[in-house]
This record gives sequence, C-alpha cells and structure tokens, in this order.
Amino acid sequence: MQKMQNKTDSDVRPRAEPETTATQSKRPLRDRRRSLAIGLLRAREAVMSHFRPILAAHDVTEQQWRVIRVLYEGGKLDATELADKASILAPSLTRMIRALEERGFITKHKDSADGRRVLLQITPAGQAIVEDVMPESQKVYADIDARFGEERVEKLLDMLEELASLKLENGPIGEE
Amino acid sequence: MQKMQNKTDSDVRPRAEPETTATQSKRPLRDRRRSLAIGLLRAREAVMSHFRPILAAHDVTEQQWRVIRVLYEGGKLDATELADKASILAPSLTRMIRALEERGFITKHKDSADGRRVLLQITPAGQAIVEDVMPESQKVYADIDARFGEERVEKLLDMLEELASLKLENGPIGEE
DNA sequence: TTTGAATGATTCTCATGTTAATCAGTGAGG
DNA sequence: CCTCACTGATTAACATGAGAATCATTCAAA
Repeated sequence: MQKMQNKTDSDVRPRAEPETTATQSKRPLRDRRRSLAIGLLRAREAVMSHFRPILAAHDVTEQQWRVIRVLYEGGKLDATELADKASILAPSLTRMIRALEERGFITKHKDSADGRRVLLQITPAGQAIVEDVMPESQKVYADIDARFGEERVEKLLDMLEELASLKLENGPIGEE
Repeated sequence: MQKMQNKTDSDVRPRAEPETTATQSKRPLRDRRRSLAIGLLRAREAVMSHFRPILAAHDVTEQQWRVIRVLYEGGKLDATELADKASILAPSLTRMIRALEERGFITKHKDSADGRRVLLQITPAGQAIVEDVMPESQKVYADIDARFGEERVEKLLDMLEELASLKLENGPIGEE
C-alpha cells in the first residue's frame, strides 16, 4: 500500500469544520473493545511461534511450507489453485515458485492445453521435507489439543471458518 | 528468513533409510485436519478485507493505523511499549516512525532521563485521522456483531486470547 | 477471420515480517 | 573512573503482503 501517497487531491475530501476534528480531541474517542483483527493476529502469531523453529530447522518459511504441503496433498495444480489453497497472493507465489524450483522442491511447466496456465508439482525432495516436517507439526497440534481441548479447538475452527465466510454490508469489494 | 540457506551441513541431519522417506511417498501422509494456523490466517484476512478500504481511503496501512491508534489512546509512549501494544516488531516500527513523522502524524524525541529510549506522541493531524477512521471502523465491528452474534464474538475473543497465552511443551523459545 | 474483452501470470513498487548484527547509552563492579 | 554486560533502538538482508500495471493467451462476438 502507500502508493497513493501522492494521489490527486481530488479524492481527498477536505476536512470540514476544524471544530469537529482537531478540536474534538478534547474528548478523545475510546475504542475500548478488544478488536477481532488484533485478537486474530496475536493468536496466530502465538501459534506460529511454535512452528517457526521446526520450519526454520528445515530452512523453509511458513509460506513455502504451505505451498509444498498443498502440492504434496493436491498433486499437480495450476498457480491459481495453488495460490488459493495455500492462501498466498499471486505475485508472492510467482516469486516463491522461482525460489522453490531452484531449490529443487517443485517443478513447473506450462499447461499444453491452456498456454497461460502454469502447472506446479512437488518433487521427491519436496516430499521428503513434507514427510520430515509433518510429524513434528502434528505433534504441536496434538499438544495444543491437549492444552486447549480438542472439542474447543474444533469449535474455534468452526467459528473462524464462519467468520471467514461472513458477508457484510459494504462488502470488501466496495460498491462505487 | 531464508538466510541460513547456506548454513553448515552439520545441522542438517542426514536423511536416514530412504525407505522411510522418499519411498514412504507411496503412502502419503495426510494432514486431513483443518489447521489452526490457516484458519486464523483466513479469518483475519476476511476481517481485514472490510477494513482495508477504509484505511486505504485515508492512505494509511493497517499497521500504521494500529500505531497511531495506540498513541491516540496511550499518550506518550516509548518505542518498546508502542511496538508491544501495536503488535509490531521493533525493526518495522523504526521504519514506520520515520514515515509517520515525515507525514506529520507523530513526533519523536529522546527521553531526557534515559538516552536510549525514544518517546513517541501523536500530533493533532494524527488525532484527526483517528477520529475520522474510528467511527467507520466501529461500524464494521458493529456489523460483524450483528451478523455473527455479539456473545459469540466475545466468546471467540476469549478463546483467541487464551490461545495466544498458551504455554506448550517445547516452547517457541527453544530449549537448547 | 479478426478484433477486443477476459483470464492467468508476471513484474513493479512500496510497506512490513523476521532474524541477525550492530550501535549507543546505562549501570553495576572493580 | 573505567570496564563490561545489558538494554533499547537501529540497520542489514531477505521474504512476503498488497495494489497497480503489463504481457501473453484464450475465447467469443462481429
């Protein structure tokens, strides 16, 4: 972001009546509430902190791990599917493909049917890493289950899933 | 990450018995389970997708928003406190301070008592943005409450908080 | 058949995450 | 007073997130 830093002033609606802005600071707004955005961020950070050492030991990043894991389980996929399943943006995936291919964890070749599409597949070397990391990963999740309660984890996952699929007024797409 | 790419081979334990790795691929490991890490990631992404347009309209990133919001509510803070409250890493904060200061949203000056510490404070311009964005932000949360259920949101926040404070065996710090 | 809209991927650019290294200021001991 | 371990902040280097623009290919309509 931060690229419209120098956008035209036309779409920066002028701040009307300074009395309702700067002066309003006398009675600061209070957000008081715990925020979902932050809560999710902190929880995820906490969870990941237990995985990062495992992944680091195998010299793969969290995102690289998601990519090769998806390919491990999903066979041959095109970039779009892969990006979606691994929750990675297309531009990031493009870069990662380059790196992962150089390291010999995946192979890439164009789809003979549709010349635009790029097909990705995991290599034996990639499979080896997955099979090396997966057990340790599952151990961490088992540990979380034990501490947090398996049913509660399931309930949490349900809520997260539902939250992710929530459609609100003024959807994220924007309705100009 | 990815900097130990060329670390010594000594800490890469040799893959023993190929029968248990590459060959094992005949019966691929299945992770089958929904993963907390991914679930949290997707949920957060979904939630943020509703806020990003608001923040973008004011030309601030999500992290910048967290920083000025914390300063708005917390008064004068040093970098460490700020980083902690805004869930931002120190190196990131250093860069952000530079940018936010140039844009006139915050001020920075050394602590007279402790020369190492850097004190940060929001400016009227920064307050104005907070007071501009906050209402829209709260509207989104209100919408989420309506769709998802206020009590369920609270319950979710409780679980997230507990998850974030979970101490597991083999803590993230590593016990060598 | 040809053109033009649509799609899939890549490239660009800037901001942040992440780890390690470094720098500066503090403070307790010697 | 001086040294050294420690703390707080910054810098360095690489990877990814995010949005916009571009490129190539496909496909449907003219």
